[in-house]
Amino acid sequence: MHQGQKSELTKEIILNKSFKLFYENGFKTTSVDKIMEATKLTKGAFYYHYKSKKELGLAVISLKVQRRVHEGMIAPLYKSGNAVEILESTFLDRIKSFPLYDKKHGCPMNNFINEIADYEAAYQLALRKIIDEWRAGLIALIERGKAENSIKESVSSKAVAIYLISAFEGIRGIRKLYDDDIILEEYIAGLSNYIEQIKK
Amino acid sequence: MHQGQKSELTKEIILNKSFKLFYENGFKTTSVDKIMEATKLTKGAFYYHYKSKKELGLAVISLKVQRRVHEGMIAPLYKSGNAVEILESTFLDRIKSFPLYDKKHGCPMNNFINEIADYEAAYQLALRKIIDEWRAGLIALIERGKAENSIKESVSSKAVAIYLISAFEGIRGIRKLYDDDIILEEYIAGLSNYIEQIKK
DNA sequence: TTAAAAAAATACCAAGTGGTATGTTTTTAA
DNA sequence: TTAAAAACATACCACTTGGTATTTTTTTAA
Repeated sequence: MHQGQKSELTKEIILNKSFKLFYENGFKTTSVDKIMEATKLTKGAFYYHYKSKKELGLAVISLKVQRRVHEGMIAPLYKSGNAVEILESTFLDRIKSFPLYDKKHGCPMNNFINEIADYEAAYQLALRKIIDEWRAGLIALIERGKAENSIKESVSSKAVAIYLISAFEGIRGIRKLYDDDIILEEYIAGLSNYIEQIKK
Repeated sequence: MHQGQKSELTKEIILNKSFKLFYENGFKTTSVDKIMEATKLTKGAFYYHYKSKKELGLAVISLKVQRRVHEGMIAPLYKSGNAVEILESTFLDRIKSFPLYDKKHGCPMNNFINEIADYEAAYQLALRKIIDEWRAGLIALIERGKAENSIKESVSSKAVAIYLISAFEGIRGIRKLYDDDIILEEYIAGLSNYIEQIKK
């Protein structure tokens, strides 16, 4: 295998295993040893590719977590079509399609936020970028909805955007506490009513 | 000092310092050593009063976290008066009155939820009890609002209750990412509009 | 083919972890 | 006053942590 290719591949393997272990067990409690055990490589390989665990954490956030949120929650907002319908499908379809694994472990971004956002400024910044991008996408969509007459002009796009995000992230955490989907379905009902009410 | 009194006092000192350190630095990364350093006592004293760090964690959740949420968010729901006004004052007044310290470190309950809820069933249960109590209080208040004709009968109490809680917990995490209150004020606007819309 | 550079393995370190065993001091009840 | 029990201190343990120094293997370019 080519050198550059091999290097990139190894970095990606470490990145993927890290994301999985951070998601399942948290960032701080996942050691470099455990990660490298999962990759079937050794510590020497890790510190050849990453200069510290902190650098790895930042890479996981900006490359894995950001991508995941973007693909699942942000990119769909820019599709063509009725704004309200896009809002509904993005939020409702996604939350309904989560496998048990994702329900159990919550939102990777939210886990990071609540575990290490107040811990170091670098993590704070990397996570903030994701929220800012999401927020911007939602505001743009709501504005679009107003322009195309599917959303009330009286609503504040900024307020709705952050209220949608907050509730979504909140429920991803709360769902962890339960062994069934009852609480999730109540949230879905709440979300449906909320979207319904901003319609024109 | 009396024996029983002294014992209880020591347990409480450990409990208070633990809560503070868990809140500021997380549960897993706060060691028993650090806690006892803060209390000016030693490890021997800790393991005389608590059989493990896990037992301490559960005590902090049920005695400190639960009490805090109860006093700040649940007890006010049962006061007499207009249901909508109580909803507004409870949520809005509380979030507006948070000191910087609380904004920086988020919600103690939410931190616990996202750090260790999927880690052990005992923690999950202890935290679930808090959410269940909060949820029940909100549902009762909303039902009361319907009865006294201040809240629309068409809204689902369960759905509104969990949507309010989710958004509140969500924003407590997200606020950690920012150095100012802009995002918080947008949330407040969103919350105000949300409450406005369930009024009769 | 070969020397250099890249990639990965091995061995190690000081500091920190939850927890235990045992000792010392303080309080209690007689 | 005294012996026992409660409260706390001290010293230690095996294990894990992030990180480094050094060696071995693999790939590259000449």
